Amino acid sequence: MARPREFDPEQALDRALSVFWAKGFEATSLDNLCEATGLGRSSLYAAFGDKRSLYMRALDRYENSAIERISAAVTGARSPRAGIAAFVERIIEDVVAGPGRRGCFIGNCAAELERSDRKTAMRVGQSLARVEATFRAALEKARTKGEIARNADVDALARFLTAGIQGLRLVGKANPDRAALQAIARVMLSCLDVRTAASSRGR
Amino acid sequence: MARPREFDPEQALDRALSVFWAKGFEATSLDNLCEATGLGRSSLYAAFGDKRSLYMRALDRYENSAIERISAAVTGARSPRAGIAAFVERIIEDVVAGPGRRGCFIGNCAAELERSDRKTAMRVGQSLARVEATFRAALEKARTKGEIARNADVDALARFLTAGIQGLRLVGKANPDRAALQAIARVMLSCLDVRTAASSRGR
DNA sequence: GCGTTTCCAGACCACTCGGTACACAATGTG
DNA sequence: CACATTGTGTACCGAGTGGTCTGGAAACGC
Repeated sequence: MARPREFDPEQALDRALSVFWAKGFEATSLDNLCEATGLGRSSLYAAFGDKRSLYMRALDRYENSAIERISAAVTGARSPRAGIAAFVERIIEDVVAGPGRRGCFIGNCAAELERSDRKTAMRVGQSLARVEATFRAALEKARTKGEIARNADVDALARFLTAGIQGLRLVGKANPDRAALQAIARVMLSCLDVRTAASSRGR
Repeated sequence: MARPREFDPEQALDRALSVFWAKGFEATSLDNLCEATGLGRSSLYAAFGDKRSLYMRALDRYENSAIERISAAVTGARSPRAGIAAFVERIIEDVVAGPGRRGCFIGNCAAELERSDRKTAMRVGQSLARVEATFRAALEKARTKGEIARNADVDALARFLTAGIQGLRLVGKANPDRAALQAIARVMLSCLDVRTAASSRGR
C-alpha cells in the first residue's frame, strides 16, 4: 500500500446523492459533483467510475436508507398498521417542511428514465420491488394481528401503497400543501380498512 | 404580409412535445427538436421562443389533450363511475402497449422540477389542479347518481385519483406489467366505493 | 535515505450545448 | 420589374459538457 485516501467514500457518496436528488441526472454536471463532494475529478472517477456509475451507487445508497426508514417507522410504532400511517405522515412532513421539492429519488429516477434504457428501468424496478416487499411484510404482520381484513390482498395493497406514495410525493413536489396531501393520504390509508368485497377476488 | 410559413406550428408543437415527453427537458437538445420537427433553429425560435418556452407550450398542449381524454372517457362511458374506471384501464393499456415508458408528461415535468424553480412548479401545479377538477366534476356527477357514497369527500377523492394515477404511471414506467398495474388500479378504485367511515370526518 | 505505489489537482481534450447573426429565398405590393 | 417584408438554412459563438492525462505530492516497505 501507498498513499491512503484523503476522503470518506461514504460521505462523498452521500453528497453526490443529494445533488443528484435535487437536480436529477441530466442537470447535474461533474463540476456540481466535484463542488459538492469537495473532490477532484480524478478522485471521483477512481472511486466511483463515470457519472452514470456514481448515479447508480447513489441509488443503491438511497434505496437502502429508504427501506430502513420504512422498517423503522413500522417497527417503531405501536402496530404495523399505525407504522404505515406514521410513515406516510412523515413523508408529508418531509415534503412540506423538508429540504424541499426533491421528491423520492427512486421516483425521480423512474421519471427521468428514457424509453430505450431497459437496464436502468430494471434497476429502478428492483428498488420499487424492495419498497413493495417491505410494505408487504408490514401488511402481513398487520393482517395476522387483525388490523386489516383477514382476506385482504396483501400483495395488491403493497403495490398500491408503493405507487400511491410515489404519487403523493410527485404531486407534493408541484404543490407542497399539507392539507391537500393529508387528504390524499387519508383516502389512501382508508383502503387498508376495507372489509367488504374488492379485496382479492378479481374484477 | 410577406413570405408565409412553410410548416404547421401545431404539428411542430406536437412533434416537439413527443420528444420532450420521451426524453425530458434536460436530455432533449435543440438538435433533437430540429430533427423531430424538421425545422431549422431560426424557425423554431421565431415561432416558439427559446427551449424553455417551447417546453411550456408543449405542456399547454399536453394538458389540454389530457383533460380532453379524461372528459371523453367519463362522458363516453355508461356512467361517471364507469368512466373513471375506463380511463384508468386505458392508461394501463397505454403504459403496457403504448409507445412505451413515457409516463405522464405532467408528472415528468413535476419530477424534473428543480427545488428552486417555483414558477414552473406553480405551472405544473395548475395542470394537476385541472386534472383534479376534471375528476372532481366526474365524481360529483357520480355522487348525485348515487354511484358513490352520498357523504363521500369528493374533493379528497379527486386529489387522490390525481396522485394515484401519477403513481400508477410512474411505477408503470419502471415495470410495465399489466397484472401488477391492474392490482393497483383495483385497490385505487375501491376507494370510491367505501360507504363506511373514513369518508370525510377527519383522520 | 530509497524506490514504489497510490492519490490528487488541474490542465486539457474533443465535443455538444443553447442561442444568435446573417445571407439568401420566397412571397406581397406597387 | 423593384422593393419591402418575412421565413429559412447554416455558419458561427462562447460557454460548458463528460472524460482523460500528466506531473507531482504523499504515504508505505525497506
